[in-house]
Amino acid sequence: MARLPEYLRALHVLAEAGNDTVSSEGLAAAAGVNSAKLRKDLSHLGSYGTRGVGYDVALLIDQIEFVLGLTQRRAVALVGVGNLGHALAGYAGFASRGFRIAALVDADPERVGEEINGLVVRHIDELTRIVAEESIAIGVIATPAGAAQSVADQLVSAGVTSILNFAPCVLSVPEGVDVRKVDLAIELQILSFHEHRKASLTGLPATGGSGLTALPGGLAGPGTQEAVGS
Amino acid sequence: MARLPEYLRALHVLAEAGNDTVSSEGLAAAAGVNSAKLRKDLSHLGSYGTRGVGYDVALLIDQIEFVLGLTQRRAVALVGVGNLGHALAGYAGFASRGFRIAALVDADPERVGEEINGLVVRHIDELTRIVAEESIAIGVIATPAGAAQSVADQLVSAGVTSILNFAPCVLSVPEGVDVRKVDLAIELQILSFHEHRKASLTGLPATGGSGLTALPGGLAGPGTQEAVGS
DNA sequence: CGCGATTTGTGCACCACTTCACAAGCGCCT
DNA sequence: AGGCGCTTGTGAAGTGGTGCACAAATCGCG
Repeated sequence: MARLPEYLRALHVLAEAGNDTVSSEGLAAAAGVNSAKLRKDLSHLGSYGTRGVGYDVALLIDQIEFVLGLTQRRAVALVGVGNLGHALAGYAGFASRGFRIAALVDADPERVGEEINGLVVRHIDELTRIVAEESIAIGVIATPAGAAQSVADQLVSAGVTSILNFAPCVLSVPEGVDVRKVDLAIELQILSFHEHRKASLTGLPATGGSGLTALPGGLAGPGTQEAVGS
Repeated sequence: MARLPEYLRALHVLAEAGNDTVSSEGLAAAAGVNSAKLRKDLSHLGSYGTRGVGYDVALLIDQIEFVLGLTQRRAVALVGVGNLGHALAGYAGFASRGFRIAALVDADPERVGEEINGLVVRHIDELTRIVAEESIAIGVIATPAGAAQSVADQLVSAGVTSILNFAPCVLSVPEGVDVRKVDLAIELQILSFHEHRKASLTGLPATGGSGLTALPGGLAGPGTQEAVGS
């Protein structure tokens, strides 16, 4: 499940706060989910909770880290050390949550040789050797959209089987390779949509929650808005 | 729907490629979704497609931008100009997709006054005034987890009603305020999970796809793994 | 003017996920 | 030792999203 990492983070917070055990209710609150959902998720791990008491925090952390494959630190390759790549290379959250950025790679010869956070940027032509040397299974793409597909192809042919893509484009990869996409602008656009919806609702009569916005007549669109209220 | 921004991006790509119309099949491929799903999504906008032809690209872009509330450029405030905040402040993808970073804010007096990408960092105590002056409705939190809740409270009290949170923690906000969370480490952990699953499957007998991993006996856990195969 | 090719819009069945509610189990207190 | 309160684990109902398959509609061509 995609929620396990969130539980894991919440558990670490609780552990550092000195809690030995935690109830499903408490952990659910810390992770921001429903307690029944959390119990069902954990039960899929064949989990160890004690009725009347709760879950052993340390044990549960071990269980989840095992399921997530975080028992040993995973090496990742970061391709593209532009604006975003720089930040990702220096992001402490990766190191503290089970990952090690093992290689920085870029196609621009100007950038090759630069040292970021104790790691030297290498050229993307070396990718296959780097991936093999460092046993890298996960690649992160932080390039412009135009280069992303080519980079993905090179990552896959170098042996990477999971890709985290920050470029705003869809990647096509062979079966067996997992891709997750993070598009920062899309997140903002979704918020913008909610803003627009809220603004449309303000002071308008209820439309029965029929759809996406509060516009009468089913979303007429720009330029076709009519007077409201009668 | 949360997929509209993805459609919008694909449409812009198609428009720049010179396409005037596009079929649901073609747009679905460009956006990486099922064509039936796309048609259903667009039909919820009361949409304008012509049977036998497809969708008018320019018209559809206008429609979606309207629904997303992107007809005018939205101002956002970015709180926290550390590693990640710097990158976000310089990220060109925001400007090109309908957003304007109208303010950079930080709590650290050392950082106040610094100029990033033509914008001067201001102190968080000025937040209320800044939000009002710039008509900001969306805030982005790029601070450490420890400061995030406090920042969120200040954003809300300053009048912000949508928050994009990059800090690894859950925020509690009053009703009516929307929060989206992006946790970079969690994305990697999900990929790690898939890696672990793939590794467990390799060369093992099929377990019927019963659950999360290929371990027999229902995910025994670390230290309790048994011999496999008989 | 009519026909066929093509594509949208949508009814319907299906599936996965969520949530409620409760029985089973555990520890503590008397 | 027994009962009581608390918490997990799970059956079952409710919900929403997904995808198929097809009718309706439009265009181009003869």
